[in-house]
Amino acid sequence: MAVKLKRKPKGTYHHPDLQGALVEAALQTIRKTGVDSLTLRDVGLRLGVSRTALYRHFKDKSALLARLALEGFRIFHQTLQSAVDQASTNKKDPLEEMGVAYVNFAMANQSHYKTMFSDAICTWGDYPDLALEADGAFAVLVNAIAAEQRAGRVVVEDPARLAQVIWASVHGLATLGMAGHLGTHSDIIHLARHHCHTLFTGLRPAPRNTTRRAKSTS
Amino acid sequence: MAVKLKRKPKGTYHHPDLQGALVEAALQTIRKTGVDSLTLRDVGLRLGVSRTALYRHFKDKSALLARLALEGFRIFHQTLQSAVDQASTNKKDPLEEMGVAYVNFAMANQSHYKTMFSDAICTWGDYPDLALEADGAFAVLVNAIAAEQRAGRVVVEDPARLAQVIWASVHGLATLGMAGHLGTHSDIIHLARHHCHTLFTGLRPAPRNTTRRAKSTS
DNA sequence: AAAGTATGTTGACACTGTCAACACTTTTTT
DNA sequence: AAAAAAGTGTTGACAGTGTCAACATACTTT
Repeated sequence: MAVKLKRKPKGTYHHPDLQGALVEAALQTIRKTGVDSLTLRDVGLRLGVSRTALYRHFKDKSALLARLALEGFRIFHQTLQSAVDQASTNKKDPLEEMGVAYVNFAMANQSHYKTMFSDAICTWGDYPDLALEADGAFAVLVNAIAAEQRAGRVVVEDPARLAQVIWASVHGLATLGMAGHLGTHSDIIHLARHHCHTLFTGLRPAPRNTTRRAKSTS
Repeated sequence: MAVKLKRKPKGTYHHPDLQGALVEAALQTIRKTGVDSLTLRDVGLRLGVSRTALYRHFKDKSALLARLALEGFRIFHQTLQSAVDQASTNKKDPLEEMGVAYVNFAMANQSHYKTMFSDAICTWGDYPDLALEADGAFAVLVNAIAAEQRAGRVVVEDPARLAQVIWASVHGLATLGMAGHLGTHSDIIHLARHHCHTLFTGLRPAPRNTTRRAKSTS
């Protein structure tokens, strides 16, 4: 309107919580249009703020993405934990329930999940708090495995190592599922359940007297 | 040198096989600097050709990436096939050998593998020949599973379905491995072997008389 | 009230993919 | 053989991106 309106409505120059608003706006954007089409200009202008205002709160775009990933891992952590908790109250296999919850989370929050494992921030060393939060989520899995081992339902091997392969399995299901290579969402969930079941069958401690000849070791 | 040298050395205006050279140059670039930092200008100038010459041979950047992915799946197909072949001559578990070969390929050709599963071309429907070649590689796995089923070493379920979960497992190992979350290359290879072994233990047909109570459905 | 710091804005830059218009070469048609 | 057409490579330009420096405004501390 005015040729040069320098003065804003007075009082709106500083945003009450721009940092949080940026995260929220960015999250909405990636949910709608995907991570790759997230632009700093867009997230700024969406908040009625300039395109570079972001740089007062984040070092660069990667830092923003890392922050989104951090939020993701927080929710993720909580999701996995509540899956094992519910499994214990419902007398279900906690590892299987967690595996299903894992894949379900990824499918329901595809952009967010992709951000969490994006190559742009994949060197978690650059973002220590991110690494910490990711480790926290991973620990849920490790602890659940250790508990199953104590209950005699899972073979006694290094729990971290077992956790890695289980993690890889569900991560693979999630990745291929998101890429559309495994059918519909519900197809993938069923696949995940089936797969976890198979895997944990393979992970059961060997019974004392089996028809299969035992290996030399043991 | 000359102020306006319009005429090139005469005869070098047309490249003998620019299409192939572009693919080769792009491949070298992503091998060295990663997929994300592949620029059309760079691949052109690397061949002493202009930045837009590429557009006479590929519709756009995605088409070039799709072509790289196609080449990748060709090599991949061959790698998997030779893994099962060698397993059969060496009396080893073909599925386990294939799984290890899978992860090994991904780790040894990280950028190429990432390109093959890049989001930019993930809608394989846009590139029918790419989808075909990917299906070819997948078929190696399906066929190997079917063979193991006939040999009575794998439970009789839909081979395509089993192939999906195995694929997801090794793909997950490859993805997390490339991201650096699973240790060194050799760590990951051992992990892959261990995992495949566990998985195929879980996939063995149930023996007739087992100590574990049978399920209701036979 | 003044100084200092935190926060937001504008202008600019290099870089990217992509297209239109042109130039050169080869092939096909007349 | 001449002309027309199609194929192939080049230049100039454009919009869009992340990022920085310089400036403007608001809040905080002295």
